[in-house]
Amino acid sequence: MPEGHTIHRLARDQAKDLVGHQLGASSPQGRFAEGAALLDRSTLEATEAHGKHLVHRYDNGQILYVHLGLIGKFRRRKLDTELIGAIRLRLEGPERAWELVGPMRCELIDEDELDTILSKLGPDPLGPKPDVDEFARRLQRRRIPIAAALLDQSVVSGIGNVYRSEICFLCGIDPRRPAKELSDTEMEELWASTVEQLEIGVRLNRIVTVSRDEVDKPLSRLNRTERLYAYKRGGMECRRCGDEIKSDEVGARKVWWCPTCQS
DNA sequence: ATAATATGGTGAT
DNA sequence: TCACCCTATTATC
Repeated sequence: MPEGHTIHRLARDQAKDLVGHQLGASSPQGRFAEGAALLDRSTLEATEAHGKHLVHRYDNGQILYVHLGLIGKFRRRKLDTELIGAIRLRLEGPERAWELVGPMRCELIDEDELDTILSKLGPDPLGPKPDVDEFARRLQRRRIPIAAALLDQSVVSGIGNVYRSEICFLCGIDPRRPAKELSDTEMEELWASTVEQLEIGVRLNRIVTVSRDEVDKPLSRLNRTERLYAYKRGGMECRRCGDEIKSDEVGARKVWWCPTCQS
């Protein structure tokens, strides 16, 4: 679930349900009991997404910081449904509740701590001012493989393991090529593709990189391998050229690519 | 019933 | 590079 598109979509959806309202906050599971008590009955003023980082600002000055990590989820529920699972934080608005489960981080922080976190992030393709030049500058400094650089949140924020394979495929770039050796044009194409794909991700609330004319079903009815070109398709045929999708470890995680379409 | 897996990240070795 | 954290779901015995 959680790459940058998920977090930006959450910020948007939670704003709609919760901003401007005095919330009920609790920690049914108990591990965030003190924090929840400090948020309870305060009014949410704004939500923000920065790459994979989610922020809530409350009218009592509290700043809630959430990072979902690999397995965290923020789920939208109707108000009087049964509580299921290890709910770290439950926020109740007038019509809906949001339940946070399994986050890597969920804490109240101050403005300085938030600045420290945000200062480590590269440009956000979904941010208010997407900065292709800054992206290119940061790529030029890295001799690591491009697929490793795309995962590095200080190079670009919001890309995860699915998007890095998909974006390299869409741009026809071998994920193992050193980042700094890409041409200006290739860097610009990577950025444009990243912005485009993450925006689609926000709109559909899921990662779908295949283009409409390459599938016969509505995008919403595709299963995971059908929605993607490369990620976890090792051994399968490339849907563009029929060659066999390969995979390898790059930057401590697996990446998939088509040896013919990407060079 | 137990293990493996997951779209992430950190801190120790 | 490895161990570890967080939880739910799926796979394997």
